[in-house]
Amino acid sequence: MKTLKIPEATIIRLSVYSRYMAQIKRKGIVTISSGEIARGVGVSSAQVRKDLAYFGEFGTRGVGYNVGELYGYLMKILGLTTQWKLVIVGAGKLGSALAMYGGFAERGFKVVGIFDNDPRKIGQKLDNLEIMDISQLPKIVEANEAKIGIIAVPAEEAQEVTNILIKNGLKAILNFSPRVLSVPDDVVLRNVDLSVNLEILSFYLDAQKR
Amino acid sequence: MKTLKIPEATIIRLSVYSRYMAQIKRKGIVTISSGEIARGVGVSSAQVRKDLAYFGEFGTRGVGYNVGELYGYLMKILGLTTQWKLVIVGAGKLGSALAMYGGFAERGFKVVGIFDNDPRKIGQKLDNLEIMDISQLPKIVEANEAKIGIIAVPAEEAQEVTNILIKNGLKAILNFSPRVLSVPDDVVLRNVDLSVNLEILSFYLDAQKR
DNA sequence: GGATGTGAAAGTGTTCACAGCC
DNA sequence: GGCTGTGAACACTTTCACATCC
Repeated sequence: MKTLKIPEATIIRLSVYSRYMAQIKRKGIVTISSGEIARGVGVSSAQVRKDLAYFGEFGTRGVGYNVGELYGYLMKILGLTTQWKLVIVGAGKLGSALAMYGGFAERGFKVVGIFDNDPRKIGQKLDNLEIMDISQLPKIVEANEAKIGIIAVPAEEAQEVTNILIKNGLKAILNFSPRVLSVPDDVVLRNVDLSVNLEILSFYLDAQKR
Repeated sequence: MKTLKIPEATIIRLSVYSRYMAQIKRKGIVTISSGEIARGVGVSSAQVRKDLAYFGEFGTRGVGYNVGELYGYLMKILGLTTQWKLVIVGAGKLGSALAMYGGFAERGFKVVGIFDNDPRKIGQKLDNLEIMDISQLPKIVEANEAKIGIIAVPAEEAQEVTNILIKNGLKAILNFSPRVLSVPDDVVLRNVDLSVNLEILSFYLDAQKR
C-alpha cells in the first residue's frame, strides 16, 4: 500500500460508499461497476476509482467490484471492524437525542455514558442509560475504554469539557457546540455545526434573489 | 461587487467569523485585525482577508475592521437579516430535538411546523409546537412562507419526503438522513450525516495505530 | 468488449509576499 | 509602522483519457 496523503473528502465519500454497498448487498447484488456506484451516490466514476485506488486494487478489469468484498474492504479501511465506545457530555435536547439515536449502533458505535452537571438531570434515564454527573466520566471512560467523546454542551462550556475529555485520554472529539475548539495534534476533532449548515442554506437562498 | 465563484469553504468560514464577531462584540471590543480573527477561529490571516475580499472592502489599512460593522456585513452576506421559516419532517428522537433546539432561534431561524406519519405521534406537543400529520404540510408551508425543510426521517423514506418538500416549493433542504438525495438544480441541499462524522473519527483513530 | 487503475491535464482553493493606504 | 487588499505562486483535488487486464 502506498502512503500518500489522503484527502479528507475521500474519507467522507468512502463512508458514503460503504453505506451504499450495504444497501446494494441487502438487495442481493453481487457485482457492481464504478459507474453504478457513482450514479448511486452522486459522484463521477473516476472519482470512485481514484478514492479506492488510495487503498489498493479491489476490482476486476472488465467486470467491476464484488459487492460483499468491497463492503468488507471499506469497513476495514474506515476502522469499523471493531466496536468504538463513546461518551456524550451534555444531556440537553441534543445530547439526549444523540444518546438515544439508533443510527450509531447500526454502524458499530456504542454510547457507554452520558454526562451533565445539572443536578436535576443526574439520575434520569434515557432508554437504558442513566445521566451521570460529569465527575463520573473518568471512571466510565476507563472501564469501557471509550475513545470518542461527543460535546453537546453550550458554547461557553465547550472548551472546558474538551479539556476534560482530553485529560481522560480520549483521542477523538465530535463537537456539536457552536464554538471553535483547540485540541492537541494527536486528538482528532470534527465539528458538526447545525447553525452553520442552516446559514449556508440561507446564503444560497438569499443569493438566488440577487 | 465582483461576481466570482465563491468557494463553499468560504461560506462556512464566514458563518464562523460572524459568530466570532458576535462574541467579540459582546465583549465591547471595537476594532479587530484579520490576525486576531484568524487566531480566534483557527485559520490564517490571509484566509480571513481573502474570504472577506470576495464581498467588498470592509477594513481600514493600518487599523483593522470595525467589529460592529463587520458583524453587520457578515449577517447581510449570509442572508441573516431576514427571519427564515423552516419545517421539520420526522418527529423521532432527532427531529424532536431539532424542533426544540434553541440554537436556531438565536440565529434567526424559526421552526413553524414538525410533521410525522405515525398516528401515535400526531397531536403530541414539543414545547409550543404540535406534531402534525404530513398531510398538513402544504398548508403550513404556504401560510408561513417557509423556505427551508429539514429531513429527519429514516433513510428509506428520505427521498419520498424530499419530493414532497420540493413539490411544495421549498428551495433549501437540510438532510439528516443517511441517504444520498437527488434534487433539482434550483434546490440547495446540505447533508449533515452523523454517522459519517463518527466514521471519519474512526478512520483517523484507527490510522494512529497503523 | 468492457471496466479498472492511473499518469497527465485541468480546475479549485490556499498561502505568500508586498504594494497601497491609514 | 502597521494592517489591509490582492496578484502571483503554490498546493491540493478532480477530471480526462487511455493503457492494461479479465
